Amino acid sequence: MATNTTSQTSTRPMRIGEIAERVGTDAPTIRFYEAEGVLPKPARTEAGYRSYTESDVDRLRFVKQARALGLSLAEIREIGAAREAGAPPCNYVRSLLSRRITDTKQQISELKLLLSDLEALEAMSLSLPDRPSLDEACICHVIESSSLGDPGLNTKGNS
Amino acid sequence: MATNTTSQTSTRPMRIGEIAERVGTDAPTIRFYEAEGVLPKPARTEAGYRSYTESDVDRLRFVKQARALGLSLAEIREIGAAREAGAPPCNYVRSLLSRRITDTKQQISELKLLLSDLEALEAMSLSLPDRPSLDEACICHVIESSSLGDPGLNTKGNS
DNA sequence: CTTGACCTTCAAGTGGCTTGAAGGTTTACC
DNA sequence: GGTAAACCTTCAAGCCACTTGAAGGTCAAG
Repeated sequence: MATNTTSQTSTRPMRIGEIAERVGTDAPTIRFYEAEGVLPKPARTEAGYRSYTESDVDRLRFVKQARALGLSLAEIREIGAAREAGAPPCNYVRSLLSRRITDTKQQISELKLLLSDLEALEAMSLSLPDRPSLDEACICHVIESSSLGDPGLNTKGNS
Repeated sequence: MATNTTSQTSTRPMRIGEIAERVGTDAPTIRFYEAEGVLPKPARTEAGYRSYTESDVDRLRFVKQARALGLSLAEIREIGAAREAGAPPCNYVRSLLSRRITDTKQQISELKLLLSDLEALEAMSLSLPDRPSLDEACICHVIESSSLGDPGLNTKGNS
């Protein structure tokens, strides 16, 4: 005996719910990734259930972490395709990383600008009465007075 | 004489392209806002063209700036509806502002964490050869080794 | 009287899932 | 052995805030 309690090379297959829970995602997302070509089509049981192995766990974990790093599904698909074609996509991945770093820094500084705008507006809004005068002016006018919508600062990019 | 070169109360009407350019957006977006109930339906010319006034400019500017502050179309629609119903939505707007401030701070700190992860990965990726050994390990394995996908840290929220 | 710039509507596409309907399979329990 | 719960399957549509495209109407200039 002493079969496989420790080093488990035997790749016991599992169904979609189990791999989902192990990696920390859910079944619909995995099916979606497969349909999008981000994950390869897995084996099936006789009844038609998807059947995953340990290496699928690694692959799915990779996808999950790449998403958490901000890579798009298209980019992740590219990496996977290159890897399957035998070419290690290291330079591609390096360029993605460096672009993500640039973008993330940009996002952070945009959000900091936004935050200071929001805080200035909040301060104003707290110092204003609900009905400042006889005409309809109210906090909405404070929003109109913010410096955001006017020039520069593309409106895209703060989700 | 001295009609209206300065104080222009006469509200000269304009078409969708002109208001779009004045506010800094485009015609399809304005039509979309109207269809979503975020902007009121404007007057029409005999030929069926939308016809906007100066007060529509203010309203559109308000919508644009509210969007730039991160308010959703549903929230902006609410504000507009309340205003039309005669109730100044100041408290609602104040609560939206304070929630946006909280959310934005959260986003910033998440992005900072992400950035330090990305920078650590980049450093590693630059110190690694393209093919580290005989097996297929490459930079992708660096991505797998990042601390992101595992526990905690919900995957939602970094667009 | 034609060209081109504007306008109209409706439909579909984007990204990354999420949710729902309608059904098949497997497992646990009595 | 029966049945109910907990899985799984597919396909379709919904979410958000637009964006793009097709097919056509209107209007001013040359």
